[in-house]
Amino acid sequence: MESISQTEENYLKAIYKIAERAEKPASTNAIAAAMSTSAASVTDMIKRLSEKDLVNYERYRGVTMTKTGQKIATTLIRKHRLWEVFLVEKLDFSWDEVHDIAEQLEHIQSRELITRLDEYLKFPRFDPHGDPIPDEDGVFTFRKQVLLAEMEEAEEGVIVGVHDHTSDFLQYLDRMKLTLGTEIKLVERYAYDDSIKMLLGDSKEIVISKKVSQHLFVQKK
Amino acid sequence: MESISQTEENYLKAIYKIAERAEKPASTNAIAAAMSTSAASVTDMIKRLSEKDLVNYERYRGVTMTKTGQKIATTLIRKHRLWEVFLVEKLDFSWDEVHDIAEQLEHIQSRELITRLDEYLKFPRFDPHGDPIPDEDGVFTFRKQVLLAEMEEAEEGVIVGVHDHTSDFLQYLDRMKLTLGTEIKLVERYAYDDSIKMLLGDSKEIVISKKVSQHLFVQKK
DNA sequence: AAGTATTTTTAGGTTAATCTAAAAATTTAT
DNA sequence: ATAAATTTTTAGATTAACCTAAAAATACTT
Ligand SMILES: [Mn+2]
Ligand SMILES: [Mn+2]
Ligand SMILES: [Mn+2]
Ligand SMILES: [Mn+2]
Repeated sequence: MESISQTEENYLKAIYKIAERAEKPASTNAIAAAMSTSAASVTDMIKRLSEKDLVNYERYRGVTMTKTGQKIATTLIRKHRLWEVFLVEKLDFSWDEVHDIAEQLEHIQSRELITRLDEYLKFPRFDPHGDPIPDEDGVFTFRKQVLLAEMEEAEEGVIVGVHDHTSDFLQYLDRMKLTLGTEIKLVERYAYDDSIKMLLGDSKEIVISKKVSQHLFVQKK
Repeated sequence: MESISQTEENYLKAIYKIAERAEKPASTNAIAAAMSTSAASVTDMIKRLSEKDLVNYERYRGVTMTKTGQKIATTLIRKHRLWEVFLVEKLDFSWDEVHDIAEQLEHIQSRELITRLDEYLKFPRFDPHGDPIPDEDGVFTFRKQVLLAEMEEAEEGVIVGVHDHTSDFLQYLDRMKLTLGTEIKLVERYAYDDSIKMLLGDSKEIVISKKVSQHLFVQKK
C-alpha cells in the first residue's frame, strides 16, 4: 500500500463530491474550481491518481473513482464530520467555526483514533450542519428531506440541514433562530418574490427570502 | 508573517530539544540524527530557517534559536502534550499509544482550538508521561525530581515521569505497576549490578534493573 | 459542415524537501 | 604541528505540487 499525500486526499474528496452529485465523470475544470487551482495542475494530479488506481481517467473524458478511491474519499468525509461534531459538542465551537479546523483534522492518520472518537461522541449519524456521517464502509444514512423552498403552504416540518455552509449563512440562521431541530410551519408564500412567512415553534412568525428557503433542508412532518 | 511548513516546525522542535538540553548550539549531525535525515538536508533546511529568522546560523558553528523560533517550538510541544492528555484522558488510549498520533495533531493550526482544548482538559500541567506542558508563553512548570537511580536506600518518593518514551518501556512499566503516581520506597541497592529492590505502595516489593532505575523520575517525599 | 468558443492537455519552469557523492573545514590524535 | 578522522558544506539530481503559455481536442453555433 503506497502512501497518499494530503493533497491527493483532498483531490479525491473533491472528485468524489463532484462525480457523486452529477452522477457522471468529473471534468478537469470542475475539479480545478473545487481545488482553487489551474486546470493544468489538475491534469497533472489526475494522472498520478490514475497511476495509483484511485481514479479512472481517459484523456478529455473526465474522471470517475475506483472502489479504492471512493473508500479514501468517504473515510475522509467521515473523519471531517466526526471532528466537526467533536468541535461543536465537546469544545463548544459554533457551527460556523468548525469547517476549517476539520479540514485539517480529517488528514490525521489513525484508524484507532476515529474508532474511539466515534465511540466517544456516541456514534453520531449527522454532523453539526445536518450532513450524514458515513459509516466505516462509506455508507451514508439516507434521510427524506426537501428544500424549504419546495414546501407547500400549511406544511410542517423540522429544519435538519443546510445547503450553504458559509459562515455568513450559518450566522444569519443563528440570529434568526433557525437552527437545526427547529420546528416550522409554512404560513404563506408571497408569489411576488417567493419569500416565505413561516411559524417557528408555535409562537414566532418570521419572513425569509427565497434564497434562504433554497438553502434549508426540512424533514416534513 | 510567512507560513511555516510542518517540516520546518519539526526541525524547530528538534533543534529546540537538542539546544535546550545541551545549553549550546545544536550540531548539524545531532539534528540529522533527530530528524532521521542526512546532514546535507539539515544544512539546507537550516539555511532556510535562518533566512526566516527562526534560527541563528553560522557555517560550521551550529544552530541556536531565535525568540520567534523558540515560540514556535514551545507552542508545538504544548500542542503535542495537550493532545496526548486528550487521547489518554478522553479517548482512553494508553500512554504508549499516543505519541505518534500527537506527532500529527501538533501541527493543526488554530489558536482557538488549543485554548479550548486546554480548557476542556482542565488546564493540565503535565502530559501522560509526566512531561510538563508549557503555557501560552512557552514557560514550563518546573518540578524538583531525581532519577530513581540517584536515590539513596530508605528514601521515599512518587513516580512522576519517564526518561525513556518507547512503547517497550511504557508497557513494561504498566506490567510492573510502575505507573505515574505510584509511591515507592527504595529498600536496597545491590552493588553488584546496581539493581534496586523497592517497595510499591506499602505492600509489594519488586526488583528493577539499573537501566530501569535510570529511566524513572521520582519526586522525593 | 465549417468556424468559433471552450475545455483539456502538453511543454517548460519553479520551489520545497529530499538524496548521494565529493569537497572543504574543523577537531582529534600522534 | 602535521596527519588522520570527523563533521559540515557544496554540487548536482530527483520528486511532488504547483504555475503560465501554447497546442490540441472537443463542443457549440450558425
Ligand atoms: Mn465542513
Ligand atoms: Mn459539516
Ligand atoms: Mn509524545
Ligand atoms: Mn509525552
